[in-house]
Amino acid sequence: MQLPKTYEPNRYETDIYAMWEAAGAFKPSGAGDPYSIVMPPPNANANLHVGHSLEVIKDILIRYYRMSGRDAVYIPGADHAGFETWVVFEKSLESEGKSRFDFPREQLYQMVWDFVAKNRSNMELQIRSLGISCDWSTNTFTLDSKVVNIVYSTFKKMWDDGLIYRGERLVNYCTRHQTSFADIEVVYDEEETPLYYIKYGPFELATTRPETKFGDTAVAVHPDDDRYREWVGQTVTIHGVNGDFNVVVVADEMVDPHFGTGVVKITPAHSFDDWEVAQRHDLPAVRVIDPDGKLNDKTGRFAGMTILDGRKAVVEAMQEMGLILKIDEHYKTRIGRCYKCGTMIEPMLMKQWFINVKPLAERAKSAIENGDIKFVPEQKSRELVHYLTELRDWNISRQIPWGIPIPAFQNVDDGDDWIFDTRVDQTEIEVEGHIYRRDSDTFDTWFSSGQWPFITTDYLDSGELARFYPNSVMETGTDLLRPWVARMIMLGLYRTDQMPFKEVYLHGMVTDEKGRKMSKSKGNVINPMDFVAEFGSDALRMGISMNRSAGQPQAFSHATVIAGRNFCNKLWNMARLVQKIIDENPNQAEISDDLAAQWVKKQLNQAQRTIADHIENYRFAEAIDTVYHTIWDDVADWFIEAEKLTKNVPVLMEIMDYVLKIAHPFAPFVTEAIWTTFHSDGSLLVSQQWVNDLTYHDDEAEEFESIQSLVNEIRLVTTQLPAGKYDLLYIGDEIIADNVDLITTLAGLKSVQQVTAGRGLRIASTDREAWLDLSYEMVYEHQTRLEKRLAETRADIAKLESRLGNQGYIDRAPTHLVEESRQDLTDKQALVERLVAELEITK
RNA sequence: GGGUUGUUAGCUCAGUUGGCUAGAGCGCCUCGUUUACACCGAGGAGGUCGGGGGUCCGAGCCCCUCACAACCCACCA
Repeated sequence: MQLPKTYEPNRYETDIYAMWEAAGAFKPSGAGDPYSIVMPPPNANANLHVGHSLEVIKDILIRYYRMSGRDAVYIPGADHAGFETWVVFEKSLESEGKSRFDFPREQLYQMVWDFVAKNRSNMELQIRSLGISCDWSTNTFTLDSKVVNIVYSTFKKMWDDGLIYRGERLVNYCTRHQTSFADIEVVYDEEETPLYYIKYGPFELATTRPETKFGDTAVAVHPDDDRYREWVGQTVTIHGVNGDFNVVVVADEMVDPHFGTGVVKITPAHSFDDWEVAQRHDLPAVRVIDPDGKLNDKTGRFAGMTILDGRKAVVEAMQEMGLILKIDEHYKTRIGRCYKCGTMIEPMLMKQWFINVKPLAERAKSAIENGDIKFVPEQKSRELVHYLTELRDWNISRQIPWGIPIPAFQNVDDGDDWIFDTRVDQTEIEVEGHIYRRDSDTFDTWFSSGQWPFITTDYLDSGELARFYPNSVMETGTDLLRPWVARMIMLGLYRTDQMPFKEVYLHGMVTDEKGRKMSKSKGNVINPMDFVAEFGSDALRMGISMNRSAGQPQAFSHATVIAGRNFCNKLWNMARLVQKIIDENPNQAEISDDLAAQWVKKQLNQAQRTIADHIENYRFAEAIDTVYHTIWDDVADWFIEAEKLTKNVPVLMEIMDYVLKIAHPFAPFVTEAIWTTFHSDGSLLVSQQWVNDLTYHDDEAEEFESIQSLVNEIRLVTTQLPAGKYDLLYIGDEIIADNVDLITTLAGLKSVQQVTAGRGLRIASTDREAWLDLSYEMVYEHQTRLEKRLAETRADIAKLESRLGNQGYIDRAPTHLVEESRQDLTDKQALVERLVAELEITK
């Protein structure tokens, strides 16, 4: 069989993935301890971004545990991503000159559905191209009926338990998207905005939002502020642009007496702080801005203006009346904006569905504090506890058509009469003679995805996958700790009385090569598929997981992808050589006295244990490092090189299989490509068992190690010499005598000869009687190098002597360390003697 | 204002409970046409582990302090 000189991933990857799928290789075996991972469902509205390539972390785990004999499943999914998808969809409508208001709701829903179906299949192909070994037969879409049914049953249970309430509250509202948001979807930034100092009845005060003045229902001062004590409780008349109005003066701790004049106007309907003051003092709330972002009729002649235009107009009117005292144009404050379009978030008074999170959060908190879940990195659990402590009630209503409709209907004759009903395909239903109208809102996406682990495993219905709940590990990005992980824990405990997963591993964000956040507007977005196309899937997999540690953001590194590509090529060429040796020596029986084979088995045993330990403890970068260097440095550079001579075919095959297995979780495609060329029996590497320890003879392994140190020493010397090949002379050394060819090849010598008297340069650092046959002039030239080495060794000795001269060290350091130091000192002293003797000759 | 994390080679980053000579990849330098691989082989340069102090026989790692960076949270009109 002819294999090309370099590995060409694109020739194999698609076929290999198809082969795995056809063989059902990703299905759980049904035998062994269950091991499960659920994929954070990628948004079905777009292509994968580079962060998604960290799915390989989960794939490394699942492939390893699958090979280790666990009953392993990796459940994939896709998220309808309510608001996210809606934004993308609306943009595409806009580009066609259309608007959501041009279509009836049902038609819109169908249009989004088609839009998503198209993008979703793309996204799923991309997951395949990353080699993710998930069981596609368990694929779940967040709008599947089984998801909707469980989401409804959770909503019903909460309703019955009194955890759901409909409340008129201030919500974060984007006037452009015309929907409300959870707290977590609002981004805050420090910005400059004018601060207006105004005359306000008998007071002076500062405000950034004069246009909300029409909604003022109070003025607040600090209870301990003597300046205003007499006013508290009184009603004062304010001279305003639309005439006079009255407000009450309240005392509240919220006021900072040292800020401005120590007086704050209270606009409950348009400020979160003011809303809370209003709650405490039972103040009315007047909404002056409508959901379309325009001032309403409460503002009189300003009605119909946008917020910013209204502000300008109100300020002008106030200036004419002499109500503006001064304007600080460079005042800096924190402004909340829509995380999608950047529109200023308007606190909006609306009736919405809320979850009373306190009982859920308390339960989650104590479970986490109890250590029921292991976090990697650990400090994230403290962060989460902190978040759960401060969590406010959760607004689950969204005013967008795309999503799971809220199964609640309102009596058309009695606005306070709401009933739960799942007939959401109808806009109106009749119950006991009353007509009820469906709430037009949909659920916040996190309400459904927060139930993901027990939904996807059919746990509540005791389905076939129920044994996979709780999941073994939840692996996702640090950015999802609050919005998703926290909710899964709360809802998981609520519905199943169990933690939804036993461990949480959080990866840091992938930033661009300069460490900046990626964003479309910065134009620094990296498309993982470009890298798959150019370097291969395995190269990207290895590159993205190299040098990465839990929870830390890390710049995407082109260089590590290249390292991954190089490694795959190395594997490929090892296979080519092994194949060639097999082809040329088809009937070669095992050779028993193969030192290199004994040694490499010893190395591999150790590496295997290290790799397993690293994976099991989520140290992926270290695992890859071990795989990379064991295979490249030990197997390729020593063992395979030695086998060019020995041609120990059965062992070569054994080692090759071993190498493919330990590399497979990291580089599944190239290892499978090689495996299938070596194994014509139709077996697949993906389904093989993880490696066991190999038996080897320690004496022979050690013998090989002493040959290595001799070879290393010779290389060290010859690399300093003029190019060419040199002869090695030795006196009666059995190991050298038995391995003449091996040493000649590995050290790149012309010959190795037995002599009765040495000449040339003694290979000083080993205690062997071996010389490089060099002329006197060459040895002389080498003198400075010997002197340098001698000086270094003497410095080492001085260090060791001072350490051993320290009584504290002798008394308190572990004995084995002291012993090692002593041994080291003895060895170094012997080396010095040999180097000195060597230098004598050159004089 | 509070919190978390980080600052290690030219670049991107590892470094598991303090243990003796701090590692990797990429880049750089020297040499190499050994028919697996130049996406290669052999060798090498490059670090006072952000600054200062402390604990300890021993500190990249623990403690204190300062500086800088990133992220998150927060009710300052």
